[in-house]
Amino acid sequence: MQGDISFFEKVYAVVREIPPGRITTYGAIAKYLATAGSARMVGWAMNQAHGCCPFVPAHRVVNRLGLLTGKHHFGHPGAMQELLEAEGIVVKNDQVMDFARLFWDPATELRL
DNA sequence: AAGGTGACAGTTT
DNA sequence: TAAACTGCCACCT
Repeated sequence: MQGDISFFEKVYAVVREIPPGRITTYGAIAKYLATAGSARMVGWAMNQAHGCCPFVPAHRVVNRLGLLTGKHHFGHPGAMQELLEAEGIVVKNDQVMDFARLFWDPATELRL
């Protein structure tokens, strides 16, 4: 929104770096931003993500349980699951299957 | 300027 | 064993 690079922009940047078919958690992003305690902030950043111009693959961000907690914030509930399935991610009962295998940790993958 | 909010995470009862 | 509570930090009104 503002030209200033806020915490949200950092979150968006990391989320946009998530490879297709992969997912990450709020805590992982928060930790990568050196604000592990602000995992809630990451979630809230996603709340504004839908208004961000470059599309933010928020559907690739789930809680550490692999649950699509924020699916209700998408245009239509289920859209998040469809987006994940479109990338080859299996979602069952709002839960990501093989979560640990598809998990993409920016602090590990992106920091190299 | 101050208070309230939030798509979590970790700990405890 | 499962469920509930608190802590947390940055943004918004």
